[in-house]
Amino acid sequence: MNNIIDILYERGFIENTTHDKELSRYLEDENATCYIGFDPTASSLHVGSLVPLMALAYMQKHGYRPIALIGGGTGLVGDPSGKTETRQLLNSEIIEENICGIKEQISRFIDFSGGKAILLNNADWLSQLGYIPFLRDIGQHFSVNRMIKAEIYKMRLESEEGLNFIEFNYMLLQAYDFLKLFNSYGCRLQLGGSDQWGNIVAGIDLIRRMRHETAFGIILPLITTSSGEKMGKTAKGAVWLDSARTTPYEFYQYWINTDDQDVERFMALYTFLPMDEIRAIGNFDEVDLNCAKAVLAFEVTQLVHGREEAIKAYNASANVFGVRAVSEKILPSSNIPTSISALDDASVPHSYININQLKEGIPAFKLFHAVGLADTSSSSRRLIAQGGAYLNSERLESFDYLITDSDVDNMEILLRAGKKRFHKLKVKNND
RNA sequence: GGUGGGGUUCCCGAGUGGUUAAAGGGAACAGACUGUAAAUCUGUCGGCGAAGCCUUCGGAGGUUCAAAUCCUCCCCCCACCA
Repeated sequence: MNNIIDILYERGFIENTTHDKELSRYLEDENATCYIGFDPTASSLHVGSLVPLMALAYMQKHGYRPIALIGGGTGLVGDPSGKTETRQLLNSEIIEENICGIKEQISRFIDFSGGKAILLNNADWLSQLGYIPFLRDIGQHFSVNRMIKAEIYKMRLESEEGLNFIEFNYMLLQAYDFLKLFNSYGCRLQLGGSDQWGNIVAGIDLIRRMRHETAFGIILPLITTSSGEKMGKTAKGAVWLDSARTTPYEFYQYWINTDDQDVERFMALYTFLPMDEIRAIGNFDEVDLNCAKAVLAFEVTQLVHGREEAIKAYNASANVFGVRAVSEKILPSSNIPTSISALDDASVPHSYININQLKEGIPAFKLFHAVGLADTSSSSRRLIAQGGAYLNSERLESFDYLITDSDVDNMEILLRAGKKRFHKLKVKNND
């Protein structure tokens, strides 16, 4: 199976495509070009962008030339697709900053060296558009009657929120992008999330009307967890690819907590491991399944943060949760280390404390709050009162228990909130 | 521009003078059960060294012993009409 479409289907990347037959023919040409747009709404991408990134990476692996298009221009407008409310408009300085961060993240998935891929910013052409020429040349090809029937607009038109004019224009701009990439790079294929369906089709139509040529679209699925949550959303917000926003340890933990039912599916989408190995997951018992989760977490962390950080997170996880050795027969193509150093706790959340501070003693609820295991001292009290706080693996009985130097074990104090949130206090001697 | 309807604690959404830190649901957090899974049950769910006090119902003023609730002005959103 080396047809890219089949591979993408097999791994779960395709929800829908336009005119399959012609698309397959187009992709028989190894020099074919495809593109995906990324919104510079933040200085980092998050887990939700992983599917497009992986799809693009697979395209490149199979020899096609991918274009990563950063929406520096469209970002100034704000895509209403899939949004129930108006997105806040960003100013150009912020967008510039965001673009820098995003570029770097994309280049961990896509190799831009030697013209093997192209990175573009649509601000380069959109910001210079003249309104009247644009209306005449592009606007004339769009029927408002048709546009308002598009699901993305219909939803907003029927909602309380409404839709403003700038958002209504978004479709034309994205269609124009596609036309532009067709003209300049011969790009005939756009991939995008299901919320992009209308925008992609608009681009295809525009290319047909203006150039009398065929272009294609592949719709990527919106990945949800088996409990129906949008991928990458946690109570604390998005799971980011930027280590300053989501540490590699937290990132690793996010993946290791994957629901049983999602492991196989996610492995196919978010790793490059071969499918025959991934299919075996379906027959795993609970122990092996948990190992598979470790492999998933390791592989994705490695992709996003590099091997070194992935190993650190893996070891840190073993350090606080206990060693979970992955046998070689599980996902053998993974380069997850077979030996675990539980001594390596570098990535476990930690902070330092001076021994003198401990001599005076610190009430437990204050310490849990200070260390970030509780948001407020009230919630810290609550946590302890409910029996959810642990000091060196012993449950704390009272919220004002005085933590002192006598609680130091091997130059550190291990604090735990609930079952999964750890913090190590490392004791310093000197003052 | 006109008319009508709205803005409540993380979200949805009750509440129309005191008994209201504000029903109910969701999310979240903790406990039990477990496999760092899911499901289920129970508890918690504004802040404060916890006594009591302080802050919250779009914003600013006002009436009142007492205001999310009444009055005035302002801001924002929605629908219909133009």
